[in-house]
Amino acid sequence: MSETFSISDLSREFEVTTRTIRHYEDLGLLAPSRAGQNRVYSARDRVHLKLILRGRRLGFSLKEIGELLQLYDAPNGEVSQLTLFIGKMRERRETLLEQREDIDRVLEELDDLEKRCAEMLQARDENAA
Amino acid sequence: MSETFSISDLSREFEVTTRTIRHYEDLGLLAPSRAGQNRVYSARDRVHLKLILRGRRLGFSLKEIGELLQLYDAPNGEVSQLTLFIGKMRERRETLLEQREDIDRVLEELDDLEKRCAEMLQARDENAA
DNA sequence: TTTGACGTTTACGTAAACGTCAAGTACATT
DNA sequence: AATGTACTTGACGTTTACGTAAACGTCAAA
Repeated sequence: MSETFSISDLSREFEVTTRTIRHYEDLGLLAPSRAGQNRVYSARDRVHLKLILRGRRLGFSLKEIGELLQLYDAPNGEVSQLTLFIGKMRERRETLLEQREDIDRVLEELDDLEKRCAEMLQARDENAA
Repeated sequence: MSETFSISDLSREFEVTTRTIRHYEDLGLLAPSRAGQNRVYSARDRVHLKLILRGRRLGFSLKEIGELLQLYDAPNGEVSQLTLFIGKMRERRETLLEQREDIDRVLEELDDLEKRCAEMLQARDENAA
């Protein structure tokens, strides 16, 4: 019924090595089913990998990503678990918002620098004319 | 005239260890002057450290940060250098923009999750009433 | 049937980013 | 003179995130 993927399918699609994918499994971030001894990845597994790589791009450690995946997968526990979950999410949100501010700052600085460079180039051209 | 800082001043202000600061110097990311054998950091050095830590938060390697600092410090070279510099900045910008999209996506997902959690809590409360 | 492409496990290697002593210097205070 | 505080330079240790090589299984095409 639903689509499945081999390890090299995912390796190609996301441009990571198979070693990397297996490493994530070693750390408990992925749990594909098996056909014989071969790994078989479901669409859900694929989404997990996508989330892992996104987390990595955002600078989270694989351990932290593991915790996030747990939270993401199983907001089904008790009230205490849920409120704890919400708390953790709020923390993440703050971290991410700070990170976005960092990015905006850097982008502004890059703008400034680029303008200065353009000006320097122009000045040179005018002198050459 | 201008303010200076000891290594522990900066250590306290930015909440990093002195070891970390010395490590950055080992890698050529900082170059404080000396009073005898002791390091003396200028306001400029302090800004450098701030930039380093920001880069770190954004997931850049210290090596990459070093390149960025060089670019940041010395856009004074030839035309070829300047255009190369602008090119590198464009790349950085794209990376950062992608990263910001990642963050926005994650923030949306966190919103969804939080709403779902809130709904689950509400449903429970209504049953309890 | 052998070659090739794909997969597997096991295990040691490695680069990055520091942590953690150890041992010493310099200067002020008690 | 001794104690304390802040600084210094090694140098080895540690964690994270994989790389890489070895040795092997499986199946299909030539």
